[in-house]
Amino acid sequence: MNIFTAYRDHVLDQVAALVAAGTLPEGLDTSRVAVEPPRDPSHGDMATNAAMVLAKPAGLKPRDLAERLVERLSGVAGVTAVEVAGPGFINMRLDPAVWLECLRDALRAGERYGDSGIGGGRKVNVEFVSANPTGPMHVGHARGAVVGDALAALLDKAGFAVTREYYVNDAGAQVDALARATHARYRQALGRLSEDDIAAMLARKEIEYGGDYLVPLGETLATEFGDRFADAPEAEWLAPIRDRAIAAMLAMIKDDLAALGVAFDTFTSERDLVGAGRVDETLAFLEARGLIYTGVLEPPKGKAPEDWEPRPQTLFKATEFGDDVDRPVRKSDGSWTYFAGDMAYHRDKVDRGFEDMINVFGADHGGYVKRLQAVVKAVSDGRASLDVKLCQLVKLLDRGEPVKMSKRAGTFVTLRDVVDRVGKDVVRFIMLTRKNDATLDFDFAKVTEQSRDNPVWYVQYAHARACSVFGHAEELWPGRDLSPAALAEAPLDRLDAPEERDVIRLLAGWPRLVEGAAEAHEPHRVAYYLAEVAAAFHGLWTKGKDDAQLRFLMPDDEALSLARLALVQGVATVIASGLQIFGVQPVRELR
RNA sequence: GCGCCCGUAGCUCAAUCGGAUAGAGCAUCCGCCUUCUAAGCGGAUGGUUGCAGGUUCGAGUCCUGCCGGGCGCGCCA
Repeated sequence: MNIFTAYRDHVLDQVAALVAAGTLPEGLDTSRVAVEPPRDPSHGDMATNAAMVLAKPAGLKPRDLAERLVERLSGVAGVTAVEVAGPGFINMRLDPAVWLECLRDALRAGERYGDSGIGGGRKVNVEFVSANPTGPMHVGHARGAVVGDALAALLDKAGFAVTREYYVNDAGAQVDALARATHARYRQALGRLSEDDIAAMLARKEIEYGGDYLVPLGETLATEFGDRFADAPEAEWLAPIRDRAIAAMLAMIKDDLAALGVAFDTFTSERDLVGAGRVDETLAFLEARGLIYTGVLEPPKGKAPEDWEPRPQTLFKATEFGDDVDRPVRKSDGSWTYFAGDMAYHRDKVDRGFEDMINVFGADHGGYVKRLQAVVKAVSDGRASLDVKLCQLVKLLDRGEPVKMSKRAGTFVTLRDVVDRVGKDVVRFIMLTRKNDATLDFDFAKVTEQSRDNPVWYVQYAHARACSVFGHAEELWPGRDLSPAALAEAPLDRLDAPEERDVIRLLAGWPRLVEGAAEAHEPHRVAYYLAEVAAAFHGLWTKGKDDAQLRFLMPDDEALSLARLALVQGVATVIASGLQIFGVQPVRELR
């Protein structure tokens, strides 16, 4: 339960009472009323802006309205003090028991602590990765994979019905190019081509993909087909080789994703959509609404192609929905553009019942956002909406020096390389330590170092320390039930040190943080919050070194120790709950 | 030329639908280990939030115009 939402309800109850009493007019918009922790803890436990946002429409001065609210709020259960501050803030102090109850909630809920119902079971489609099935995943894909997966987990925790989806671009020129490169490797496996021949073909741009990851596939195909396609015309081998190459690449990608701990609910094939006539259907749907027409586009400014020729083409009226220009749906050879496939794809999502969609893309797709949002509006008659999270570049570093990427065709730093080197948990956490639209430095030396400025380690250290306290407690009181459920019954009111109260309030903020991060589609907030929890816990730990009375385990006072263990367990629980969103395993000890 | 993103302390970054005195870490300086992991903790120093206007009770956040950086701009995906 979000304790701040509970008190917001209390505030709104009192606002309603003022309306009933005639102090406030009917029909006030209370959506901007917020109850939140004050930035400065000395102001109290909770603050509300209610008086300031309601004063104007009510024709009152903020402070006057605040005074009226304060009178009423002082009677609310759990509120021990209320006062007006600054321009009209209302600061509330709560009975410590309110916060202690939050800790009890956390202990009883375990990793489910922070689960929320704000999603109301609403279906959300999170599309991410969607890398072309033409080769292994590289580090650039890793960020999108982790951001998408964590965002999905976050939304799931917030009560949305989430589908993780991968769009497979298995139609179009890219996969034909893949088939040609695969055919060359197949001929190589049959001894018809040498490595030098392949290099020469690459240089002449006869083939596009030179990576040696196609070598084993070539060998497999040589076994399957013998020399049947070795000298056959392309028309004969293109389709069968393409099919096998796509399947093989997709299997490789799924493997790479599994190494990162990412799995999808749905893979949607572009080829299947086209084959099922979904593009034609979608075009007909839009045509019926007057959104498809034949027209001539202006040449793009600043980058006029040499061979630009104005010509009439089939266009989608994207400008009707806020895009800059209308977008072509057919290439000059009459085939669909990639965009046409995407129109059908997003219509398909709408047909499957999704009105909330999120796409996680690389920053190089920035120019694509508006037209996709236009399409989503158009194919859903305005019901559905699309949020696009653009992930900026990951800069790979080692001790501050850029990691050199080989220019040789087909070689790059793969996702697998990075996971093998630092482990999936480190990759996942670090990828979530920046908001998606900021570039991210990934320094191999830094992310594996054990120090304060490595957030993964710092958070894990806090969890391990918490576990360590329990190890000692079991030695002190063998056989004692130290389960979270048992600790929830401990005399928590013994937790009266200000430092302890601060940590409890922080933990009580976890449900609120989950909801805020989910609504904003910002999983990185969890990383900062966890670092804050870890810092608070490390601080508490050190307090126990300075002042023996503040140690978690007091051998002479079992009841107090149990109460403090409850707090320690609360910290561990919240960290575990947060790491679960990230798909990171909390560690019980560090070596 | 146009569109999108970014610009916060020396460095890397936070800042809760617009909230109160803009916060952390690193670096620099000063403290804290017979005691639950000092791989840690506490304190100090450090700011015209790129610039100039505007909106309002209140702006890092919203609007306009500049400056600087990144990405993108028909028949690629």
